[in-house]
Amino acid sequence: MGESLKKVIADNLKAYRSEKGWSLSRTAQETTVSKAMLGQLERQESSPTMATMWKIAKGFDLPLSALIEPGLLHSKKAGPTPDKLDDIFQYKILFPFDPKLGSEMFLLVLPAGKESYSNAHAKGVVEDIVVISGMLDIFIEGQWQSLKAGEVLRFDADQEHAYRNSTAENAVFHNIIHYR
Amino acid sequence: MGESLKKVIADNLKAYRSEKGWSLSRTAQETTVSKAMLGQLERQESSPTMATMWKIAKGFDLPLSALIEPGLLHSKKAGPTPDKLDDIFQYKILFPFDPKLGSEMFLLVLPAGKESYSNAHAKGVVEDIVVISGMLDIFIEGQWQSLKAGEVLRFDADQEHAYRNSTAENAVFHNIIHYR
DNA sequence: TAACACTGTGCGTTATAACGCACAACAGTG
DNA sequence: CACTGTTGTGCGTTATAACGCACAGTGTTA
Repeated sequence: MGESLKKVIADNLKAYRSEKGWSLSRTAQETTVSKAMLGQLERQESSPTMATMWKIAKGFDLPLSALIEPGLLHSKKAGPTPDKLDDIFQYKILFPFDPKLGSEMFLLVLPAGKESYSNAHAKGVVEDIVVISGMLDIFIEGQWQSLKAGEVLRFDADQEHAYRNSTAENAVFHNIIHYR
Repeated sequence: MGESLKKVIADNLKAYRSEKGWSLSRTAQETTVSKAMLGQLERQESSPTMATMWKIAKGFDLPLSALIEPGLLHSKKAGPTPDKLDDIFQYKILFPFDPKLGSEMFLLVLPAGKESYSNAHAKGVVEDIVVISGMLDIFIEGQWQSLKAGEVLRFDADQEHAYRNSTAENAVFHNIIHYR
């Protein structure tokens, strides 16, 4: 098996455990998997069965995929990413984050003449932009590109990126963030 | 472990194997997992390790999640669902189906006075509607509901549903289909 | 200071995953 | 018909997952 999968599982287990502030003993209680086994997994010393994986996921109240895919699943994400919606954007949450679908969707309005910078998201996050009206500039991978109404862009959001509206009217667009 | 997970794995394994027309022997070669073990899995007689799961997924050229989540992963889906885009709708593909994200997105226009019926999708398919302009009626779970510009609806698309435009102008909306 | 509780690791034992092999059943060919 | 090849299943053996327990180390309290 790809040693990287063992590592992904180990990293995820350590991260979720840390996020909850659980010791191995507490985690063993919550998941009904032995403390010794959990330690083995975190040290990448064993390949767990699906039964064990299911117990762990259930104990953490997570979908199985959260344990096998790189990066943390942002749970209970009720609002937009803080680094995106400063006091520049106006926004509306169209569909809040749903762990089953792994995505969320916003309607965003970038007023005339404004721009906004965004830090890199977690690894693997993908962003969709669908311009509804106006003109929107996106800075990605070292260059600006312009999208007019009806145009779309999909890009890896695990890098710095920016939005700019150089025109005299609002830019309205949909922003879909996929966490996979 | 939830016996249902054993069943999901068994059903998926059988289905992907059947889709490729592989025998257990051929699958054993492609995945480097023994024929006897594959048979055990299909008969739900064992809980595989993650190492084994990884080998199977790799042999089938699938992501791991395809083996653990109910329903087949629709691969190479380059166009919209045939039962949706008859000669009533005008459409534009915004983002074609991407197996990694598990979704696709369309811009749809339902002309004034038209309606269109859709069969149930595969189990687990979820649909999002975001009305951009005009007024759109959606028939779901036995009743019609109206959405105006800016309004959204998310529903389980594994049931019959319909779209209707009772107004005198086009209804323009985004339609996102999540296959998970 | 000693006692106690908690933490994560290591070890030997038990349970079971994963295997190779044999076999019965079936299909196709000469 | 006999022979060959393919299919999936069952069985015993091997490898390893998963466990309970002991222990060293750490921190807290009386």
